[in-house]
Amino acid sequence: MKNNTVSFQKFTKRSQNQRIILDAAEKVFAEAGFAGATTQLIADVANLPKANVHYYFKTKQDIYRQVVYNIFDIWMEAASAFDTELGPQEALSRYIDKKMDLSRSHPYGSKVWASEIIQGAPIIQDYLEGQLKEWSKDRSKHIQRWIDNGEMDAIDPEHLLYMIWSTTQHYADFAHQIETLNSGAPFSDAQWQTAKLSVKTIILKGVGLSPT
Amino acid sequence: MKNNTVSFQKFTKRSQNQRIILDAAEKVFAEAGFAGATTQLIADVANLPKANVHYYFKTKQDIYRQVVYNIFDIWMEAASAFDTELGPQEALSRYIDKKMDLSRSHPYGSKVWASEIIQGAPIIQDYLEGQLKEWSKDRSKHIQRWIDNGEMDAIDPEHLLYMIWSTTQHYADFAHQIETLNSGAPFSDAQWQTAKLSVKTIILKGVGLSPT
DNA sequence: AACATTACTGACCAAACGGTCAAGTTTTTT
DNA sequence: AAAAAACTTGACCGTTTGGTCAGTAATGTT
Repeated sequence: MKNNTVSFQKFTKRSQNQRIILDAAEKVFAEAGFAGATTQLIADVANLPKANVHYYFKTKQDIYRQVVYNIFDIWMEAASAFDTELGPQEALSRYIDKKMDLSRSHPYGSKVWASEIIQGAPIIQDYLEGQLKEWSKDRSKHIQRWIDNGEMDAIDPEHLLYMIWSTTQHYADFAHQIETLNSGAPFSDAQWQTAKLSVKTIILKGVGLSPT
Repeated sequence: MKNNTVSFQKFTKRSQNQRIILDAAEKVFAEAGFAGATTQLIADVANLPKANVHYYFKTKQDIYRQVVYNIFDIWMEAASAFDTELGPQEALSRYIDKKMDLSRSHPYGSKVWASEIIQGAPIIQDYLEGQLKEWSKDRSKHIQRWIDNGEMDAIDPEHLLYMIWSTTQHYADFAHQIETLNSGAPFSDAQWQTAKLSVKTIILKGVGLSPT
């Protein structure tokens, strides 16, 4: 009931092991899907006996739920990069940058998210209808305001958002395909730079803004 | 060994039932993933006893393989809409149109394809390295030629292709999310029109072409 | 009418799965 | 140092799964 003498709260044995399990699970869910991910495999990747995994998480669904929630939180936090105080060019540019960075740093999370949506969002439907819907309606309105002010072209705001989401997440979700077409090698730093620049250039110019 | 007396070859009992099973399987694989799709469920959707499904296909993998191959063929056939004889504006415009149409007409196929790539393409890796690589290298060269001729902006051709793929396929793969943000309703004809137009407008303008 | 091929299916099975549990060990609290 | 709480794990279990098979029906061939 008391904390470790050295660590500053938070890093209890419990939370540490949960983190190890969730990281392992994220990878396994991404590579095998929910049904294909076995608790045994998650345990193996986490380097723990299976029964120990079940000591920290009652069911496989509980682990999965946590993994998806984690991703959604990261996703939503990045969404704040879309700061509507900035004006369209800076706001869109920063948002695309941030999303591209996330595709690179959290590819497994993006894949789990994609699979969840593809299969009809059985777990996170409430998040879609709540937070995501609210966020996107809000940003759509701001985009519409920019359009009404003549700051950018008259593009349906929702389709602009879809284009940003799909394009940026593609570099995580379809990384294997991209890698194959890249002679089997993952993107280098320079290639990621080119990717970010290409995406930003096309989208910004495409809606009547000048790229950064 | 002989054909049906009425039908004109091709439509044998065998090929008919295989088609029924493959259509059912495509839906089930899309909604549950490879591991989550049970042969029993495929049989139920196909309205056949499970043993009958196994009479036409030895293993679940065989069914899956067929489903993925079918999609790949449709994908590649649509790729011919990217006719490089046409010049960039017409070629890109038609290709985007075609891909958007496929996202609407074959959403399950697109989802199965996406899941397969997300999980590292264990089944169709050879297709990626063969046909897909060849096709995209070829088109990239043509795009580069257009750029060198000053017919469009200097954009890295591969990233332009990725943008077209991701954006168009997003309307199939993430249809559930889009539907949720659309008050739970699927796109109407008019909304599909708007989507196509928005995508084409941004991408074409984004690479320095005038939309159709 | 006899034969051969193809189509169909209920019953069955070994393997793998998610999850439990009792019996232990380690750590924390008193 | 004793008691309590938290952690660890091998062995186990009921259920579900992909796949088989023997027996039957239907269809086509001679």
